[in-house]
Amino acid sequence: MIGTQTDGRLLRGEQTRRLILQRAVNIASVDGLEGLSIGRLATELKVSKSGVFTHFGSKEELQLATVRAAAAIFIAEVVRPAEQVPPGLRRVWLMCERRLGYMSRPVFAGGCFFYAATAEFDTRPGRVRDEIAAHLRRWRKKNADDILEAKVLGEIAEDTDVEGLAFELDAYARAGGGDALLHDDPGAITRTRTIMLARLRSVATDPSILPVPA
Amino acid sequence: MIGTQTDGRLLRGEQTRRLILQRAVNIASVDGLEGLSIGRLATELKVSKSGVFTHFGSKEELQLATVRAAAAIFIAEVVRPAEQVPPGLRRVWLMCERRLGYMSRPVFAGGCFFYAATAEFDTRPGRVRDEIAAHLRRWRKKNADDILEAKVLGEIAEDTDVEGLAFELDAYARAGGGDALLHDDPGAITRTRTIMLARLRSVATDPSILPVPA
DNA sequence: TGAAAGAGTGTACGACCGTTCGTATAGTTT
DNA sequence: AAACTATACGAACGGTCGTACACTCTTTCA
Repeated sequence: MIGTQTDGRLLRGEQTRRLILQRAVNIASVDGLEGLSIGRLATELKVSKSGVFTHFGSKEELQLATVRAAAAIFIAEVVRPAEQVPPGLRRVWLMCERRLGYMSRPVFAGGCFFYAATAEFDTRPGRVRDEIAAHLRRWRKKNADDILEAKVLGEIAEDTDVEGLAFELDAYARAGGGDALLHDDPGAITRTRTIMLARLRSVATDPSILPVPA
Repeated sequence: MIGTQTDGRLLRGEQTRRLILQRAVNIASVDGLEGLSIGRLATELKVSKSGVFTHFGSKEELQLATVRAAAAIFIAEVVRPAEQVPPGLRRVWLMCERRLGYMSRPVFAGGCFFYAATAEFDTRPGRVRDEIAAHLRRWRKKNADDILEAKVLGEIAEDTDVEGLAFELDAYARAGGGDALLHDDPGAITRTRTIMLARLRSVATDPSILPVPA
């Protein structure tokens, strides 16, 4: 971290940087990381273009910082709350619900940041793509770990494919969130919730742990 | 259609238009429909910018034409071949396989065109978004219809949620294709195939209709 | 008190964007 | 042969992009 000392200059810089990134994440969730421009940030935040620029030094660094900021928000909104609950099937389900909530609530202006960023950069090699891919791998790994714990606790069937189930749940959430946005249909989130719940019930040794389907 | 008469002028125009759109679809599958620029098309095809422009009249019309061209390719690559087979579970499965093949084979330079276009335009109202959404709705409907036919034929379980299953299979394909691109991992396609097959076997009244899992 | 450092400004640059215009060419119709 | 039409061209428009550099202001620290 920068200066534990309260240097008024660094403090102010850190503050504007945060302000810029907050706006950047929202712009990028709507118009993508390429649609995110330094000039637009400057205009909207009523600061100079160079003021924005000097904080990052290049467009690529701005994009990287934006990806990291979005990852931090995702973790705070989805992962942390789910970890408040003890390991096992309940936590796996809570993670699913938080994920769906995060996709429907206006956390970002334009739906899930990573849904947009992934499609935009998946064929564009570079540090930005690597950063996005790394975040998604960590997220998938985290899910698989949670599912594995539930399996060890005997809360899901012995023969469950852990990585496979993590993939399936992730796929449902991505597709459901995407459909909701593209077709302006919040009902897509509800239906996705039902499908995720059904999938989890099908592997649960004691389905009464999970909520009853709507 | 334009002139059934063989007007040499219209013929030539139609030909260049096709050439432009073919390139446009490939560019857009990599860099998105916004990354697709008239100047770039002109340079790569060694024609003048205005030559490209007059074919469409505006950037939005170019994007619309590109979406329609991509839809035609998708249908030719996935839907048509699957319809060679009689209705029922076999056709449902063939559709899945064609879909996965289309996502891994270099049909487009940058993976599935619609995977990229959907994420790019899902929060950008306008005719382009409407065109993309309409294509995806038709595709989903087509899948649901095929699944329903299999159900009527008694090849899948009576209590199967038809729309739900169509959503699930679509979600697997989208996520699998995306993962394969983002992580440079062709194995993701294979694993997705396994998962789709398992899902279909779980609802099949006679699983021997389907291939054995790898 | 004065040098050093960081934040933020203003101006300018070259490149590319979508779009418009006037013009040349080739093919069709009369 | 004349009138018309569609394709294609080259040059230019205003605007935005990322980036560079010299500058001022404010805070810190010797």
